[in-house]
This record gives sequence, C-alpha cells and structure tokens, in this order.
Amino acid sequence: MYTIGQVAEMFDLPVSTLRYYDKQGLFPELERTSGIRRFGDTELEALRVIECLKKAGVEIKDIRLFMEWCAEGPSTYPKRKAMFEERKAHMESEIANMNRALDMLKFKCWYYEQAIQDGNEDRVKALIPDNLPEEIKDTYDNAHTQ
Amino acid sequence: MYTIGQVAEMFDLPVSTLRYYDKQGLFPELERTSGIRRFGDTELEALRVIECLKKAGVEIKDIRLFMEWCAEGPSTYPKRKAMFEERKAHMESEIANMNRALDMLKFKCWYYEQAIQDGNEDRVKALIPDNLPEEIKDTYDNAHTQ
DNA sequence: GTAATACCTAAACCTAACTTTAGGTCAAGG
DNA sequence: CCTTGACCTAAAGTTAGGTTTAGGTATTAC
Repeated sequence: MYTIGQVAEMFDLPVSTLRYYDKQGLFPELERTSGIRRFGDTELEALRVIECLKKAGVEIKDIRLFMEWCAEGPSTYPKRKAMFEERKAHMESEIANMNRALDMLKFKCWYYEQAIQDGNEDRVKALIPDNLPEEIKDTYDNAHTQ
Repeated sequence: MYTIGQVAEMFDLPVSTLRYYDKQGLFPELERTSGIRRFGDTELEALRVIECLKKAGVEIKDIRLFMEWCAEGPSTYPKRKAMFEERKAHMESEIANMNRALDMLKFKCWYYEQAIQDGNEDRVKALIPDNLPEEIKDTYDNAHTQ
C-alpha cells in the first residue's frame, strides 16, 4: 500500500493529478484509512491502463466507464474488449493521418531547401505538381491525396 | 477573390473559425473592401498550410509566426525550413509513441479475447510477461519498453 | 417597404484536463 | 510549543481553440 505522494513519485505525476483522477472516479476501489488515500495494486494497474488509454486519446469519462466495468467483474469482458477494439481502429486511422501530415512536412522541408538554394520559390513552384523529381514525388502524392 | 462564406464552404470550415484565424493574425496580407474580407490565392494557400501545421500539432501562435515569415520574403526561408524540420522530428517521435500505444491496445484486445474464452483472467494473467505465445509476444514487448 | 441574407465587431461562453488557492487536520522534530 | 511537511477538501483559475451571442450595416428578393 502506498500514499498519494509515493504514487506521484512512482508515476512522475503531480499529486493534484492523482486527486483529480480519483475525483473523476478513476479509482472506484480506492481505500482510505482515516481520510488518507491508500493506493494498492489495483490502483497501480489502473494507472498503467490510464496512461495507455490517455495515449490512445480516450477521454476521462470513458476511462471511468472502463474502470467501473473492471470493478463489475467478468461479465463486462466483452464491453472492455469492444472499447479497446474501437480505440485500436481509431488509433490506426489517426496514425495514417499523421503519416500523411508527416509527408507534407517532408515535402515542405524539401521545398524550402530548394528555395534556399535558388534564392526564390519560382523554380520549385513551377515543378508542382507534375514535374517533381522522383526523390520527392511519392511523398508529395501521398501528402496530397484525399 | 472570395468572400468569407465561399472560403468557408471550400474548406468545410465554419465562418467563425475563419474570422478567428484572421483575428489571430493568420492572414497578414488579407485585404478588405469597405470592411469586407477578400480572400485571395495567398489566403487559400495559407489555409492549406494551416491544415497541414494543425495536423502536425503546431499552435496557432506559431502558425502566425510562420505566416509573418512568409510575408517577410525570401530572407526567412531558413527559419521556415527550420520550423518544418523541427515539426518533422516531433511528428516522427509522436508517431513512434502512437505505435507503442497501438501495440498496447492490440495486446489488450488479445488479453480480453482470452479472458472471454476462459471466463476469467487467471490463465492469461499467468502468461504475462514471460510465457506469452509467439503471436503476441513482440506486440507486448514493444508496448512495454521504455 | 420590409424581410431575409451575408457580412461585420466585441465580448461572453464553452470544454477538457488539469492546477492553484485558501483553509484545515495531524504527526514528527528541535 | 511551534513549525515543518504530508495529507485533506472545495472552489476558483488556466489554457487552447474555438463558438455563440448581441447588436449593427448593406444588399438583394418579393
């Protein structure tokens, strides 16, 4: 069993954030002794899941839902799995989006490299979109589809 | 030249967002005729860049900076390129992070699939972290490094 | 002539996820 | 004793990126 301060240090989070998570219902099984929060294995595992779900872009209220399902027992396995499946699909499309944005950035880097060499944008502008060199053509195409 | 309403339709953005962008200084060259905004090629190109930079996680105030550099001319090419380079690096690490989060999600999907089949988490919990089947081991390892 | 539109501004409001503040309890150290 | 530090609460404040509201102008449609 750990105090809020110890957990804050372990997870490198401010104490205020842990209190906030608690208030949002993210630790439904959290115990207290004379008012003081006592974090156990359940809460540490919850925090690991919270880190994962936050990275996956899940809102606090949906994380709370998940934690409530965990407290409810095996009958909620399908719901929990469905939540992860939905997030997985969402994340995959996010990553695809970001890869397109990344290609735009790569193209812009290349573009300004040319502009710096030429001292102006005239030549490089004239290359777009049909006379780009092979080295950058795919990147451009990928960045500008959809 | 286009009105704000036409541009809103072209980019599928609310008119209020365009006014907000203007107020934030994202169109430093925007002209007006008797108070009415007139969007030209410069502004349409700016909007394309804004979409790109927003996807890349750039804040409005940094986008403004970029637009000001564009208005300043060729002397700012190196600054502009540096901004894209910095964003590119940032984005690459973001994508790497997201791929790790994705692996966590994949693992959780697999985990709950097992739990559903077994009716409890006992067997699957006992497999972690050293007795995982080949099919999921790499995913688990990738998700739990760092 | 009047009503619906499209434009304008300034300022208030909104949401998420925290953080900060103000005020209070309790135990240990000097 | 009294001060320092770790804990507590409720409530107000913060930030980003908009959105909504209230009030006004100008043009077009009937």
